Amino acid sequence: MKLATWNVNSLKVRLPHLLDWLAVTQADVVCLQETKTEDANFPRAEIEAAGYQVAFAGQKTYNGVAILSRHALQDVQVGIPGLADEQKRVLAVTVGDMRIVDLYVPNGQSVDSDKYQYKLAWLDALAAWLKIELAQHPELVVVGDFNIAPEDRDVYDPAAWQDQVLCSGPERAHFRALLALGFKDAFRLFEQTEKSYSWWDYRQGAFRRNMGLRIDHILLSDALAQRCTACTIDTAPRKLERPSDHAPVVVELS
DNA sequence: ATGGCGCGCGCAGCGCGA
Repeated sequence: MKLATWNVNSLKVRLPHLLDWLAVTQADVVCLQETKTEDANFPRAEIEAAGYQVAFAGQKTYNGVAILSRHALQDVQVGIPGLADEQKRVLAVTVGDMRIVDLYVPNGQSVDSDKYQYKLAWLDALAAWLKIELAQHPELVVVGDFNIAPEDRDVYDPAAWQDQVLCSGPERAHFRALLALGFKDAFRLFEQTEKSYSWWDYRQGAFRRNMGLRIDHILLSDALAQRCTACTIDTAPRKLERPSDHAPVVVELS
């Protein structure tokens, strides 16, 4: 069982990359963020032709999430229950016995902005909801673009990013609070090469210079963590022409 | 040096991302 998360930064632009990548990796489940595609324009036929069922919740210009699955996909839910939020950032589905939550966490812009306060409040609501989900679904996986680099080793230049958005103490505390609910950061279950990142700015040749952050994550409930045999970041799509600025993160479960 | 790149929208140049 192979499960992946990828912020594609426009599904319309990245569809050829996605289809090529699906053919190579043969992932069972793929969670997408930043589709930036209204539901009426979602490329359902192309994705179904590749062998995937699909659920999606999109909007114009911003945000948008989708989940692709080679297996039956059930109990689709959009958004965090009880949280009034027009932004399409959350999608949950069930595949077999596994509950899958796909997140596009708010960016926050900067620590002194209203968007940062929105991000922290959003993360509070997320944690309250995931606590309930975990009680109902022991096999729970939470993936996506968290827009948080959990530790300094997830940042190419920790001094420059200290207390900046994506790396600030309150954001990292919220990330740890999510783990404390009963999740493991799948990437850290394994020995990894140093300076492993999932996002690189388009500017300044950041990818070539590996000036990145690890902000895309896969959180596994303890029951799933025991079955996890690998977690990798696939940088191959980031090397293509017109890439997403994010790379896919992949886990394998026995 | 506060932009630099890429995207959507929409047809010029701006907001946004991270």
